Amino acid sequence: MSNNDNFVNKLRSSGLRPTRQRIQLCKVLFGRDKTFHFTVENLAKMLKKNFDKKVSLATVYNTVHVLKNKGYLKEISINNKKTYFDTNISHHHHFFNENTNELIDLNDKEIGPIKIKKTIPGKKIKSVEVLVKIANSN
Amino acid sequence: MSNNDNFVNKLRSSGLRPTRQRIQLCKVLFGRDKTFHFTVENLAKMLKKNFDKKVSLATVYNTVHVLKNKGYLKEISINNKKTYFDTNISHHHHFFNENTNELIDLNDKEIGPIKIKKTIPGKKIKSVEVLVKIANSN
DNA sequence: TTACCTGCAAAGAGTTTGCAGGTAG
DNA sequence: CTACCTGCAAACTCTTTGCAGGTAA
Repeated sequence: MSNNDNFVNKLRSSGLRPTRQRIQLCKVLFGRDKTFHFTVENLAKMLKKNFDKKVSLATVYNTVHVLKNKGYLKEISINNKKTYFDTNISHHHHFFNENTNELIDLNDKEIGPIKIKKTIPGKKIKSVEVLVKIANSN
Repeated sequence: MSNNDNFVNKLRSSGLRPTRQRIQLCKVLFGRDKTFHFTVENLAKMLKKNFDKKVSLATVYNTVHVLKNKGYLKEISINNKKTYFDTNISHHHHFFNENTNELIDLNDKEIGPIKIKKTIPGKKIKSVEVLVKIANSN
């Protein structure tokens, strides 16, 4: 299966037609070796750069959200300004570089087990997210 | 020292004049036994309720941010819609109830020690924040 | 052909800012 | 009195929505 078919499958299985804009978007997101952190604004800029056709912000938002709901992307809460997304959908955590506003993956093995000793009656834990903020040490 | 003097001191030490609006704001925030989580909108509503004078949103934003910068309040990242603040400025973590959008404190003793095994050259860790999302178990 | 998609612009939500009148010191 | 503060409204940023023309199947 070529990469391109892979992108088309991702889109179809999300209920989206594989239009040129969306395929290009998938290329940018999933056509790379390393996992990738981005904001919508960020992604729109990359699309503009690598693609002859114009892709409107609305389309980027729309497509990213469908991919997220389908589980192909993960949403990350950092601050309240921008929404960050991650193509790494496995269970993991993050460093947030306060100097550059960049995210770095921190996989499960790089962090000790986390034990939540408190329980809330009638509630169950949906997720445990660790965010480690870092900055220049000087 | 009466509570009221305490509020005035907090304001003065933040470089703010203790106006009626701000004293009232401090009363709502700090004049309670338990620590308190809120959004600006949230706080503005409480002020409207408990206070004869009108307090504009702008004043609430302004004052809350100065108190935060001075370290009297902590800002919490939950989602990208609203900014949450916490009057508990000690080191601790949070449950976030996805059904009600409420925060619950999770103190250091209620969570096992967290060991970050990965380091980033030239960077130091500024904070480690754990957010445990919970929802109805049924 | 038909249903879905696109880009644009306008609307929303939360937050910040500028300004003329008001108040603490 | 003077500098700072207040409320209001307008501006801003990020995100979502409505709509008329375009495109995949």
